[in-house]
Amino acid sequence: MLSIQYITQNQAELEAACKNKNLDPKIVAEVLSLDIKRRELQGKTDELRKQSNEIAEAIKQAVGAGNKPTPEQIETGKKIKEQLKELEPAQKEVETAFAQKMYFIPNVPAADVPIGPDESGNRIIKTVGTPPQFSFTPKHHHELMEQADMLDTKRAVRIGGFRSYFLKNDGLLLEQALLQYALRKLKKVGFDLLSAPVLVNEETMWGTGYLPWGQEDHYLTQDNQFLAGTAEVALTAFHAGELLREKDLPIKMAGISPCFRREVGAHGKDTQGIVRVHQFNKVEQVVYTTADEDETRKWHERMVGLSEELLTDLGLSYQVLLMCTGDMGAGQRKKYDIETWFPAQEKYRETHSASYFNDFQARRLNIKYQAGDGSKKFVYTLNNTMAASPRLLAAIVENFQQKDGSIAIPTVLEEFMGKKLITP
RNA sequence: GGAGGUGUCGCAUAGUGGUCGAUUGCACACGCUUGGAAAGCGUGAGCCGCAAGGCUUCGUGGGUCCGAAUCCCACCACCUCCGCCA
Repeated sequence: MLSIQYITQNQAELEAACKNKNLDPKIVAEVLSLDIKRRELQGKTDELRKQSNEIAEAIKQAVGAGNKPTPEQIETGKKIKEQLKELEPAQKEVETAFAQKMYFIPNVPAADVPIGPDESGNRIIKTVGTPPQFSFTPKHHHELMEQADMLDTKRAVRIGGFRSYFLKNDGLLLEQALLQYALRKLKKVGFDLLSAPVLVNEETMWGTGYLPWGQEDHYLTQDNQFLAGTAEVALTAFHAGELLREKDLPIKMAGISPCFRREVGAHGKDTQGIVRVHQFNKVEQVVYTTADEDETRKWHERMVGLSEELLTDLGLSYQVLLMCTGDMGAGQRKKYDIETWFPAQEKYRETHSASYFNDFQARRLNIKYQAGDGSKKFVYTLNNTMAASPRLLAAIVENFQQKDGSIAIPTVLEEFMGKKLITP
């Protein structure tokens, strides 16, 4: 959410932002016209309430002096009340419509974000590491994992449907090792560790900006709770409605949780393997900074850096992409994706995503802090993937496969596995 | 699931229909004071407005009333006890 003042003063910029994010710019004019109506009606009801308050005040004085209210006063008060009753429903309606539409206004992309229609407009910022060379044709991760008794999808699909999977034995242990390593790494640099609730209410989904835009990407329970697609939702909302202290910032949270995604728009994509599934486990970074874009951008780089470090620790090759306007979320100011090398597919695939929002989420969630000058400001929020389980696990398996189908364990994970090699 | 209780402007508290639309303490910020501090004093909820000023705000939403933090109804959250499950 943006402030109405900002929207009023930057209509053209916002309409351009809508177009560039492939959203309908009409919403901006709708909000502005509702705002005008809202002020007009509020002026009228304010005036009536003023009169009503004056009468009540006069009666209060009379009662205080030991007198009684006159019948005229009571009568006038009643009349004002009737007028208010006529006016209030319309005012409330406009107010509600306005408040609702405000949630549909996207954020403006940062100045250095390239304008583009879709993923074709994304820019590769850098490529790190060298993809491994094989003297044989590398196999797909699912084939390797099934051979090594690390994965069972056939039975899983019978039980849970398309895109279900069991991780087995070393598959499960390697996943846990990866997640554990990711958590430890974040703990070392001062993040608080949290296991995050996955069932979240509708308010929280609006608050983080997954509603209205991501409605159909999520599962909804019969109790109107959503299954969150990421721990970002619960972590970002952690301090919703609170007033924090500037000295508490930045707040750094690392959350682990199962993640649920309907993948409705991905029919026919990635039908093999476990790079695209409905349920997975992820370690996520969420940071609140002061209301300063330079500060938040520093953290953005730092958070991506942590994920890069993790990939380097693991010995994986990756590239960092600066996402264009058409391929970023409505609430985001700027987004990087990291893509990790998958040898069998012979390409880099998305494994991480890092975004910053300024106060877009904090306004929706009402997270403020008392700044040094005594004023109250909204915090700026950011989030980034640290390690998302089956996808990154698949990358590890593919990159470290040997000719005989065995899989070398990345050095940093050896201590968790108690061995160096997984053999079929 | 049953019974009872609680929900006040960062924290803690006062306030049961009008004589302050919100008390007091603490914390924090800014200003005054000071050689510099401390102490002391003052200021600090949101919205509209250039301003004067106005409106709103006591978990949320309705209602009663000329007037509600205060009464009524519904909902939400938390606490205690009982039951149930682990």
